[in-house]
Amino acid sequence: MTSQAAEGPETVVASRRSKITPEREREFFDAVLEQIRECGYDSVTMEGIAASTRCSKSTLYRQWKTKPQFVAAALRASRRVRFAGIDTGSLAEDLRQAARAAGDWSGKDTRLLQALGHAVTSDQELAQALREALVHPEIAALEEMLARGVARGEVRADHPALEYIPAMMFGVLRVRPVLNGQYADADYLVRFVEAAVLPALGLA
Amino acid sequence: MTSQAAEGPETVVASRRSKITPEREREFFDAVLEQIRECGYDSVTMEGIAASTRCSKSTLYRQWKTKPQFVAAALRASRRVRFAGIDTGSLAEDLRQAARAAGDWSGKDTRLLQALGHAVTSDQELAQALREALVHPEIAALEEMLARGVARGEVRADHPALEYIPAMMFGVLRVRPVLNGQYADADYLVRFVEAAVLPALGLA
DNA sequence: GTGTACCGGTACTCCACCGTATCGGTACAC
DNA sequence: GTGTACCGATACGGTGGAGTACCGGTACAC
Repeated sequence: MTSQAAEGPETVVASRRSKITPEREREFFDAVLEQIRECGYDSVTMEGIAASTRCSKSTLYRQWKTKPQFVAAALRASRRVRFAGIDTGSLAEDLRQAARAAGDWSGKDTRLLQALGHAVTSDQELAQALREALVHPEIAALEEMLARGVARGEVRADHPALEYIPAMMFGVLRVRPVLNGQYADADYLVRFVEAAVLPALGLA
Repeated sequence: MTSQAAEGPETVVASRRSKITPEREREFFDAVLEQIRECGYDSVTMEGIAASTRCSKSTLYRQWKTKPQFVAAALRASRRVRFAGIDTGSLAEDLRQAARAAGDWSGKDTRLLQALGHAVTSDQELAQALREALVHPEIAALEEMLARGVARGEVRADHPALEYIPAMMFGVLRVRPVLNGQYADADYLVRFVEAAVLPALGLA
């Protein structure tokens, strides 16, 4: 990301400055995110990352100036939309599928969000990266679903529950570990949609 | 708590081992919880607590063996039920008042929960203390409200949304900062109850 | 008044991490 | 082939917190 200049259509090698391949970079990023999930943001050390990826601290510091910048880069690289492509033609079914999808990555992302939750309060770039990687894509996808439902006339555009649906989904996802001691799995979330989200929208 | 043996009905002094008064102890506890909210659990140091309360590290280590034990004691001492006494005779109104009450301590407790969220995964005693201090009392109070509503016949006992209400309330409370960048205030929560919680229960 | 034991202060050891510097090996450019 | 510059390894100084040890002062018990 910071180090590649893809010139040729095929060869990745094009007078680049860094010899770190994208695959290698992904190893670093995977390692740091995993260690954050395991030990928390503060406990993650550049030394630890270097050791677990068998690279040297120098290499990391050459590419990224500081730990927050490194983590932010890792987050940006891990960005992907998990609700992508859900469009069944029915809002209720869209939400059920989103719940199912959310349940599948629930553990990993919930841990990451929890572990970074406090670190972001003191680093703007990190906060931005976290939102872009884990929060905003999913929220946007949810809001698109809702917009399509409104467009189809399933829900009125001024329905008061609309603005709370993303918070409900995300919220239940995040607090389940605290309340019940286990991550929200797909089944739990689908039942939640059925029992609370759809009724709130007047769809059940 | 660890150090007092209240024998006389009035005099606190009764052949106690520690000279630390309950007021002094509360200073320590307030300081550590506040610093946790500000800087996160890992960044809080016994040295910092000692400095900010003008006591010595020795004093702290004399009373509590380790940092997690100290923090756990602080949590246990801060335990109080915030929804206590809410009983309006109507479930809808109970929930509205709970939302209002929650909004008032939202910032402080949300920050504390967030800051400790990861630390508790590696310390059982801390986890237990956190649940007893911040989570369980509120959940229990909510469940009592719901039970009363069921007893009054406002909601059927097998209503599927019932089990999700605490998670919804807590969840929205906690994720609002992530989604909107601000803590959930009383107004936001009351509107949430109105727009989503009551409809989910078939009460609006 | 005397003794005890706790308090606050400080100095200390130990340890882990940060960030930098140095160095040999080597892959790639030309 | 030769040069360049990046990689991985290691070592280094500096910092800061965890706990411990010691010490003078003092409040309370009796």
